[in-house]
Amino acid sequence: MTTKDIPTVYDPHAVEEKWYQYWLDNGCFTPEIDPEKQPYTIVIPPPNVTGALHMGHALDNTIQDVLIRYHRMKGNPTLWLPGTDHAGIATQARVEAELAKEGLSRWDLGREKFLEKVWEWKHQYGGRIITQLQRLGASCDFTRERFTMDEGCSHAVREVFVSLYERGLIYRGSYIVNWCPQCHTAISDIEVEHEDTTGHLWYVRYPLADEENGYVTVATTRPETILGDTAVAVNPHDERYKDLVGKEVILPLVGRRMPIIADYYVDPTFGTGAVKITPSHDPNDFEIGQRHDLKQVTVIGLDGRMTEGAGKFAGLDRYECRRQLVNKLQEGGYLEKIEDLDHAVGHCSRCNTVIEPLLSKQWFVKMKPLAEPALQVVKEGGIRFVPERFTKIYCQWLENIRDWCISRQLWWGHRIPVWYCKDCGKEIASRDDISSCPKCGSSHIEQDPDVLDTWFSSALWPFSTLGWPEETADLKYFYPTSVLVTGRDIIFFWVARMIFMALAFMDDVPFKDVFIHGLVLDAEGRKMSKSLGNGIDPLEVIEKYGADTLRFMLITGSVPGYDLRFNWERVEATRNFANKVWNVSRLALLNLEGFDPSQVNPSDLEFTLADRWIRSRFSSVRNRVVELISDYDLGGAGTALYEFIWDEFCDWYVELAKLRLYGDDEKARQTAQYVMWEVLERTLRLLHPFMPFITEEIWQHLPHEGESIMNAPYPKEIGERDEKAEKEFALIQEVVRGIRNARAEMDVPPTRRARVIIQAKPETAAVLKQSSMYIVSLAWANEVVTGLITAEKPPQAVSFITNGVEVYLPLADLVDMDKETARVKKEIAAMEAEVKRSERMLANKGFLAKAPAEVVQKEREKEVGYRDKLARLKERLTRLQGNH
RNA sequence: GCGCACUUAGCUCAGCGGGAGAGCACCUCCUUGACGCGGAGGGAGCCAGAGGUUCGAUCCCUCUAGUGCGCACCA
Repeated sequence: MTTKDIPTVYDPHAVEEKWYQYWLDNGCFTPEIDPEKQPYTIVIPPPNVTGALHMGHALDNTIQDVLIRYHRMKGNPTLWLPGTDHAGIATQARVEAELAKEGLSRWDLGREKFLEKVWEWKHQYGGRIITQLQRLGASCDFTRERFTMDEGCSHAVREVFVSLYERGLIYRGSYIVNWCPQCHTAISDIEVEHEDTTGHLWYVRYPLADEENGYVTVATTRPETILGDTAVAVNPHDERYKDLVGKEVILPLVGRRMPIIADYYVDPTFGTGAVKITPSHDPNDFEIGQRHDLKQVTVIGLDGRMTEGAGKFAGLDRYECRRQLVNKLQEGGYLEKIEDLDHAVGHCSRCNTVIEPLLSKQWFVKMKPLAEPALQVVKEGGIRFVPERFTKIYCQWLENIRDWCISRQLWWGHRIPVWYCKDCGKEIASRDDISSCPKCGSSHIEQDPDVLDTWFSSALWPFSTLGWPEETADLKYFYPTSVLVTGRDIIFFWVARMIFMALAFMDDVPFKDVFIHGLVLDAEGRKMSKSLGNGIDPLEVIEKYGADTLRFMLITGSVPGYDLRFNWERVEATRNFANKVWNVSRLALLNLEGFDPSQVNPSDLEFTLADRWIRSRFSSVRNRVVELISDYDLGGAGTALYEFIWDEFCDWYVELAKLRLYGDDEKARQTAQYVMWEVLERTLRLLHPFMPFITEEIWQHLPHEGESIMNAPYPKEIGERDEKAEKEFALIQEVVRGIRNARAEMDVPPTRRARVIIQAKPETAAVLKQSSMYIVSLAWANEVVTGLITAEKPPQAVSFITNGVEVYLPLADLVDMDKETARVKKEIAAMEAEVKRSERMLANKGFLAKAPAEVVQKEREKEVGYRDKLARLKERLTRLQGNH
């Protein structure tokens, strides 16, 4: 493609595919280990293998890619390690759904066959999300891609499990767990979502045993659990029931005698102050049962149906049982009343089924000893949360943590490495598979059928992916990682667990910073979800607008830690920006033919005010961007670039450079070419981490050094900041804006060139005189006459006055003198208000005494300026009125 | 119930101790040799309410109201 053929509208499609393939083919994403340099490492939060890329992924991975590309250009050996998560429940459910279409269940296939199916499925679809990440431009090192169930990660899981077992931190026991009857497995506490629901509170009379007519009324939200009751409890201080403690009641419909016990757990102010106790189906009742040595009667089974323990209700669904039971209670005269009650009901976070707490034998991780150091390291600053407020959320969770239920009644996952000897009863946790009992030698052994919680393997991700437990070169060099980038919804699930596992096994933090971002919401501010159907597919946005646009829109729309709303207007605005970058580059390319920067010695060039200004502005924007990125304010950095490119480079610098680019002065032309190239090429490098594709495409067409912009060095400043140039140029901008404004208010069309008479103080006049061609060009003048402020004022003219400068546009025929008078009057009023405000401040003794000297000084200067401007305006008014 | 956020222009959101900002939308003008996915100009806000700290508060503190989100075993 020659520069002449560059289309006027940027088309991302071909460009993105081409450069991504180029980067892959050239191994651009794979770092070289250099012991002399400081590595920069991120391990990806592994997406679910079965998943498809959603907006949350798009944001999370764009942030990571910006950080990664930035540090890579900065010269750090940079590793972004990608991979996927086996997502036990989700993946298994997916494959089971496939089987169900053929009328089969996993039990029909058997464990081994079923697992083969899942692997098959994984091989077929597991790569999809990785491909989708590539569409986004993610510069992950795919040669190091990992999967939580690959050999290395599985090895790490085994090592950690057995090691924790040996340290006494993993145990097996019968406790109340959160059981999902739909997923048919136990889940951990954080996988339960509590939803506020209006339910009922049933008041049921339990007749006293051995007494005529006496009864105790209990209140329950789950009548079906009555069948499993083994006691009634009251508070020991509750006077109402004092005499009943120690007596017995008869369980309605069942006839079981059970004790009335006293326990401080009972809140006398709730319900009737008497609580039915079901040790097999409620965690608190379970504990009370332990304290009082109560019987456990299981009445609800793993399928959510009533068990044999439920007697004549056996086999009924739990809710059907509830209905029938309540009827029976009513018939028997046991039901006292029913009240509405708002309470929180636990639902499975995966399938939204109501969780059934039930007694079950499961594996647990003892949390207290692991949580302690994890709290410590964060409190001591070993790990920093950004934004800082998430530290508190993290700490509160760990401080109140309960043991972690890690066994899952699934087939897809890391199988628990524990064997039971059927002969001697020995329980063996082993790093390697075993075929005989080490105690009695029996080969009659059986491995635990359950698998581990997926998060167990995810918790090891930062080091298992780098080769642990082997002491690999990668692990040595890239660990600990630099930052973890993730959404705020996953702090407990993942962040906390990685931290305590790393401390327990690496004796070091897994990452130094945790950067938390918000969620991507829909335009109405709702969470995007499948059930609402309000999700927007990132790939659709990429198709329509390009990956750079999606990335930049997400980045500039996000503030660390806060949610952002997705709306198409912002996508379009960002697309327009991409197009702006494209077109200003197009202009540059059209004017750089035959230009070779290597043939130019900058010290031979004569830089104009505009040149010095834009170079200085570049430097300060460059420094600002670096500062913002190091604070993780990527949105701020993106916005700074947006404004610099559009407002300063395009709207001011390039417009002025055209004067020389299209002029006859060869030297001046070369200088303009040089500066335009210099600033554009460097700005593209600043922009590259945010918009990798378009910047690469343009950069390749511009004169440049190196193979790819992604490996080009991060730009340095262009010399020192030139405050004089910035100040002088600001004056030009003010004058130009003033002229444009005055013309617009007088409805003078741009085609109507006007004479501009500028009167100023000697120094200022000199600057303006030298830059008069800027005013000619930007303010549609045909002639600029610059004189001293003492000179005679033109009569019939539009005017404006700014600090020490008076500008007149003598447009006799176009000027409506009444309008002009009104304008001046309005300005006078405004200026009088300013003077008053300034005076008031400066008359305030407290202000003079306590405000910083420079603030006071600034205010004094302002006052002088205002007074001067006011005087001139009044003079102008007098003359206008005199002329009438 | 406890905790954490948020409330700024019509909309989406920045700013956060010294005179209110952006994008979109709106109004006026412009076929200027990169771009109409553009250019120039403009209107628009008691910065939720009430107190307090301060010379000075949109910004810090307290309370109130509304919204959102976490956490929580009240049967």
